[in-house]
Amino acid sequence: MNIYNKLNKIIQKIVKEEIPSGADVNGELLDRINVEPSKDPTHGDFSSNAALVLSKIFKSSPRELALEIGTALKDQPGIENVEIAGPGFINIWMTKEFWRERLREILVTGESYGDSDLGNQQTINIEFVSANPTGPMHVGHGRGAVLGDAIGNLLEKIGFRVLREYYINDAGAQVDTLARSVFLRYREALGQRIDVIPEGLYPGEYLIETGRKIADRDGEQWTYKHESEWLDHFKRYAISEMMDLIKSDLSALGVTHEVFVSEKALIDSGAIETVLEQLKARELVYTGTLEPPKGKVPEDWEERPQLLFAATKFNDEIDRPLQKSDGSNTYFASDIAYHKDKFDRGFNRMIDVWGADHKGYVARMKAAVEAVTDANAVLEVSLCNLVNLLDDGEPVKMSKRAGTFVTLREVIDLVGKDVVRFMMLTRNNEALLDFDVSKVTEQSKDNPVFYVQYAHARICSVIRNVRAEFKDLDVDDLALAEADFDELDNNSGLGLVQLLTNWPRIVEGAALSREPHRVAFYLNELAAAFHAFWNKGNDDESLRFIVSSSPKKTLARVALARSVAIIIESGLKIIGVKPAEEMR
RNA sequence: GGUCCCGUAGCUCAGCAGGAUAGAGCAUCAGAUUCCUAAUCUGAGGGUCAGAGGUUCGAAUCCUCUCGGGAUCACCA
Repeated sequence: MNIYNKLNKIIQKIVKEEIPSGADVNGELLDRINVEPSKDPTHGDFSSNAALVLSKIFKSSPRELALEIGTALKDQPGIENVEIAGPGFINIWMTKEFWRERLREILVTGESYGDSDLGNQQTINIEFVSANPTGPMHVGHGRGAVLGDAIGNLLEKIGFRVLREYYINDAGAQVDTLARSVFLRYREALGQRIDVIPEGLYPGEYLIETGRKIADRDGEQWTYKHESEWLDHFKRYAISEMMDLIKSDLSALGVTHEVFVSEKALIDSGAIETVLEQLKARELVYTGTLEPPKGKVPEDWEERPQLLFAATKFNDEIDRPLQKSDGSNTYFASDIAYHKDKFDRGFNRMIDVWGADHKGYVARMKAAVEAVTDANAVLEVSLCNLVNLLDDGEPVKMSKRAGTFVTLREVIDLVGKDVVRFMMLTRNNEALLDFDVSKVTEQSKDNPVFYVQYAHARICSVIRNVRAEFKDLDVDDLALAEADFDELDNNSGLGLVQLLTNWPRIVEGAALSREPHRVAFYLNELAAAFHAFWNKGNDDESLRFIVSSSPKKTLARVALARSVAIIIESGLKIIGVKPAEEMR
């Protein structure tokens, strides 16, 4: 349990047991009590709103109640002083020994500092990327990949068992298009003239190789046959090639999915029919006619009876179609079967990461999951907005038609996987992201990746130098934890520890809200605080980490530096970036 | 037109499930550096949190309306 929760519990215990009131202090009220780090140092290390929340029910003034709580708090171990301020805030100062103990805790706990058991080892399925197997990943897919992976990392850190999953859309019309596009490249490889790629087919050059492979292997045999004879063959081969391509893109980004689920396999198994039958039996699927959309009606709108899912029974706006005009199943129908499949595989918590343009799809999918699992599973959807790729402020032209769109792979090759991963998480995932490939390769503080890495590298450098200067000093984490922290006070960086103890709180908040960008922002803040402290050593030599005359002081300060490094490593691990040991 | 999202410093954005005097980076201006890495640091100016009501001890945050911007809107994936 982190220190905020601990203090909160102590306060709750005080109001329940030590302050006579006769009031009924219920859970909802207690939930509103918080303990947070004070923004202003004159407000102590922590502050709590307990008295403000409870004064009404205690029938006393907030300040009076705060005073009572504060008096009881003063007797608690680790608390140096308590003051009442403003309308009734309880401001708490902790003892130096308390902070030194936190430092020890970080060094001993290492990277698992900030872990918690909120998830209780429950399993959770996170499905992300799921890019169509029709070509290489583009930058937008990359954002979804990083987001999903980082959310997974966060959830693991708070005690969930996470399964990363990829849904292969290998059944729709787009894979027919893929097969036809490859067929063209196949003929091209055989020396036939193909001229321009017809409208509607994929023009990308990445298909040339796939076509040639088939030509090399099978020769001309397919050219004499009707499409109905070669289509399946080309589809299978092309999809497998494209998935290899995508998997290699993902691996270049450091993303690994444990499970790949094929839509086609799901359909072939009859899963859609099964799930529709089940829903029909519960009268959640029926044949009906939808009203035309409100407002502007599409020109090709035609009113007709079709198979519908009763999404309105689960808070959606309208009932949703399950069949196309040609009678085949909609994507929604197979998605229902797919999510039912997830449930049948034992997941009652699912997160899907989708592009923001699918926002209109969220309500119906949640409705479907509720229906199909009888409300025994919960689906959450994290939406991921577009990436604007820039080069020195100028938009990079992307044209899917010309086949010249910029691939994720190209960007990774240009700026490196770590930069891509970090930059993707510097914005709230629902906001548009500008990604300037020239700015992020700059080695300056304009570049947040560099800034954080530089802090870590500096710390590594200090430790290297200490090893060189004090040859028989043990500077492993556990040894550092035994250092004499009496040497550390507020003047010599103990304040950094306070920022470090925010870490578990950041992890928890980021994980519960599925917002990994909070980790990136925190790391920036931590790096800034570290750089600032480091630079004090420039003005005042006595504040440097290495004190040649005193191994004892050096050890204590290196312990502090190392604890910063531990948190940076821990944060970068969530983002999926390797900490730099030195800058080059 | 329906639904949803957004509007915070000149620019790009944070703002932690309602807390105290709204923050950071860039840009601007003024400074520092015999240094464990000068790829850094310190300071200053800059705000009607789009606007108007409401909820309450307390609102950038929650509710309603208005204005402005965006996404999306049977059947595609």
